[in-house]
Amino acid sequence: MAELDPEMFDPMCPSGALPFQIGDKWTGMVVLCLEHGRRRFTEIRVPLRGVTPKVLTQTLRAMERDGLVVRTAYPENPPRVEYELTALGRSLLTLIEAARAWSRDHLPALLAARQRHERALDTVPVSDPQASR
Amino acid sequence: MAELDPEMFDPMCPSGALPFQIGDKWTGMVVLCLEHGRRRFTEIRVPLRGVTPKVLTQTLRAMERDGLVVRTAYPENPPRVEYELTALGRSLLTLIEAARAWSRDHLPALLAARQRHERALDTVPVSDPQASR
DNA sequence: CGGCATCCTAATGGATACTG
DNA sequence: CAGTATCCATTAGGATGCCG
Repeated sequence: MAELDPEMFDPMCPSGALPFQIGDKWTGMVVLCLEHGRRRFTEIRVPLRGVTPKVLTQTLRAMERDGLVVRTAYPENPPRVEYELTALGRSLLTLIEAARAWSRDHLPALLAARQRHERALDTVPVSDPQASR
Repeated sequence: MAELDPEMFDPMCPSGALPFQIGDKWTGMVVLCLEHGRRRFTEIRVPLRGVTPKVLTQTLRAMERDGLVVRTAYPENPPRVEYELTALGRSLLTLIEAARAWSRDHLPALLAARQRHERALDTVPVSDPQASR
């Protein structure tokens, strides 16, 4: 199984503009990280640049509680923990694919609408003295 | 066009447990409210029991900005405003349908996993002196 | 390595009251 | 009717530091 690509999730990708979300902020990305097999805690952290261990732990614990992943801790030193998608967790992949399909087809239109809206505001700056804030 | 059913969104429905969300808390419900035609502000408020005008306005403004709805204000007194889905907004319906299909097929398993987890915690109360907090 | 404890900030959402 | 204005509670998420 290949290593996870650190560039797997482009921070410049306007996914923050998506009008939908899988679980909390990181759940969808975790599912994709585990798509091709079990991964260690630190391994998952790589593509999720900047996520703190606390937040990743929260995410994984919630996913474990909901039966989306299974957590396996090996009694070694240093410790080793692996996470793996359950069948239920894998079922989210179809939903993620649906979201990706929507994005391919419609996200450009949404972003264009948003820009039109911003430009419309710029054309009446005199009405809003705080516009340059 | 029939009136919106005030019971359209059952508050007892465990949709809060869904591992995905359309837009912010209310966006998905607004889309469904507008599915069969244009609606007035107050009309939309009915099935969204408890939503304050401020929050609904925020939601609708964001949807308008993203090109999901169009807002039409009639210069009457008392004022009348109608909201209608755009083609882009209607495209979200397919996504909502995908989410519903997932829920039908997998949400019971998620809820069961969650309950198992809670019961597992109850079986080791002695290990947590704060358990009854 | 894989966490947990503590503290902190920003943003979301809500309550209430008022207005053109 | 369809909002706006103000204030407030909650929460998600993050920064930092320590530990087995």
